[in-house]
Amino acid sequence: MTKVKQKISTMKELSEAIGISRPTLSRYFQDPDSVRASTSDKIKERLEGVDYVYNFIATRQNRKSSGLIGVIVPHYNDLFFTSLLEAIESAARAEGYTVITQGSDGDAEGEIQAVARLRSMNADGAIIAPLGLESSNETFRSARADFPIVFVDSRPEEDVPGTDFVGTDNRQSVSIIVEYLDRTGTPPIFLGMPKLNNNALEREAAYIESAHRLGFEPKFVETRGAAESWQFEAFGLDVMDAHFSNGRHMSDTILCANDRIAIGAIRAANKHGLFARSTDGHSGLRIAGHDDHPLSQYMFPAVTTVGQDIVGIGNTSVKVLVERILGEHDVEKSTSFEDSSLKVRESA
Amino acid sequence: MTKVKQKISTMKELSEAIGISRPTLSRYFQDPDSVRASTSDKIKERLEGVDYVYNFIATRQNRKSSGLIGVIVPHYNDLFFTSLLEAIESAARAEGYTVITQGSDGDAEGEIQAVARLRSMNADGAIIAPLGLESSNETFRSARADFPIVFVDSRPEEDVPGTDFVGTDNRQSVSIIVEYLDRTGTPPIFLGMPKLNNNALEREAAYIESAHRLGFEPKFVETRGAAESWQFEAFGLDVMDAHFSNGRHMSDTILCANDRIAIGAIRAANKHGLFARSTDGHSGLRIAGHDDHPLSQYMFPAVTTVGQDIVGIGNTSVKVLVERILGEHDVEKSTSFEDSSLKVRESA
DNA sequence: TTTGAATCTTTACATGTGTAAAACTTCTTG
DNA sequence: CAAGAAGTTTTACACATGTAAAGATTCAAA
Repeated sequence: MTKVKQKISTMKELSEAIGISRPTLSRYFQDPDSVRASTSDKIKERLEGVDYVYNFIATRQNRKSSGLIGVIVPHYNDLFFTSLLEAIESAARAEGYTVITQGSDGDAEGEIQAVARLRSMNADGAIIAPLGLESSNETFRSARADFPIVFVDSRPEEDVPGTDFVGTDNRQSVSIIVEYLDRTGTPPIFLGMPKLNNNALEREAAYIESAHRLGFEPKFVETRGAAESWQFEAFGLDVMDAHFSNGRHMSDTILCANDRIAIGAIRAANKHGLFARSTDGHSGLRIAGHDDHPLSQYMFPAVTTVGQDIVGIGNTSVKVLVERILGEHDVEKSTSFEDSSLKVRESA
Repeated sequence: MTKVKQKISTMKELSEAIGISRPTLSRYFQDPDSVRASTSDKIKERLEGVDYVYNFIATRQNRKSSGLIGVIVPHYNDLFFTSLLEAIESAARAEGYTVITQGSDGDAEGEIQAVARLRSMNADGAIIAPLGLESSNETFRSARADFPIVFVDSRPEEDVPGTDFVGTDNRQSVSIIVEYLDRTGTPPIFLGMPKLNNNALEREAAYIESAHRLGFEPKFVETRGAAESWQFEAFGLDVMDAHFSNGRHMSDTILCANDRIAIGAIRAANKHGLFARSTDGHSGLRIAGHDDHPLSQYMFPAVTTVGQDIVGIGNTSVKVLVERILGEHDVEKSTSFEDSSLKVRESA
């Protein structure tokens, strides 16, 4: 039988109900070890008999630190971001922080509002996967005065003073896969992603640089006419379907700016029977991606890609942010690159 | 040039800085139309010149309503849940509520903590995709005294008094696809999902019921030995890979309890060349899913499935919850089933 | 048992905003 | 222009908790 516990809504009531003074209770809830062990035990035991949850809002209003870390991602509908989010949540929890997640809805206005919400909630700091549009920069700069900011995954095109960055070095990761593709077959042509954040620019630049270093001419898949939205799979499918329908790129090596685009491109290739044919007579088509999306390994063919260390990025971003919050961090801006690694599978 | 605005942190300071009394400002921030139009314009204009964000925490402490809706999902790493989440956020925003999302980490302890966090934040209500484990029921019951609760997607096995449900009627959706499969080929055998929430039980029961109605013997794919985790794709792949390796189910029709499992199963089939073969000589293998996962259409073969109306579920859940919050809802418990529809693609 | 240290209780004030009441100002209407 | 209505300012208290200070109690060691 679950017996009905007495419902208690304020600490003052609690204090009267279990016979412990309110200041002592306050200290107990902040840190059970800050009171005598016998008192701590007594409180813990008596707490069993009542139904009380402390008021988070009143709590945070008075503490100098709210214990809140805000996370802003463009969209939830992207397993890359959700993986990152879970990694951040878990790291933050381990450090004793509560995570508040906000979606920026992929546009500048949403990003500005998300930051405002974090500010209004007295967040201790923010981890932001930014869009990198110029319009948000003033918002970041102004918010930076209220709390430290760590950018993850991509960073604003224009520098925001006092902010840190944790993510992948696109020059390194892209060069890894370009080198692999060049070494094992025809050099890749590049299928860029919609210009929705700075990674789009960085990866394209990294591809060009790698091509020059390896001595082949950088080439690009024509994407004019395709919708520039966050629906990357649809983008990859539309672009490549149009090309394959016109007989183009049938036997190329295509490097996609991310796995979600590669998933769409592979679907297009399958639709045109290009991979199926390769088992018989090797059509020669190869498609590679970037990020190691959680479902990439389930595609057919499984996506060859470069994997980012998402857990590492999550952990490091929390670590850097917490150091900033506690003021232990050097004033200097820090940029942490986590290693990425080649995942050779079937598609290239 | 972005000129530096004066940073203001309390409403009292603001009041002095722009020459409007604090109570009037307070009313303005709650509803700009609650003050005279000329005053509203004046405030709006002067606000441009300063950098002020109201303190959400202090705000919500005093309003009878916090304006917060809590959403609890088992995991973020599932595009079904994230789609639902985006639908809920968008509907909630339209109603003027702010959404706080909490992950329950797929276990009872996480679920209990998530509910406690919502309670401590004075949430006005909660939308929960529950695990359905018995251990959480007392928590739900107790929280129900603080705010209304709407369950989405699945519901606790045991009824929680006073709570509503919005989701798909598994009996309807499963019967749609079972009928389709039975009509167009050999009757399906069922590959169940790990028993992590109540949908697992409901869908299995719905399959059995449909089989009896259609007059065939329900059969099940043996899943013993596979890990019962939230990594459904891995589960589907492991289970079916083992079966195919032993020459079983090579030409069956397999209905998976959800699309993520189907994605894994299809990968296993592709690994064994079962679909490729079908272009030549029709191996006869068919695999279908449930939910219409956002990436299902990109698989090869694309997953035949039943689609849930996720946006409808999101909208309705918010609508029902808001009605409860405002007390406009009948005391009677409501159960809303959103329609689901067959998506015939390539895999079956 | 004494004594000093550690802890607890009591009391009182702080946080930033909501909100009510009374006095004052501005607007509208005739 | 007067009178009433509507809105604003001033003042003061409320919310639930943090936190400091002073006094009371408990504990540990001598």
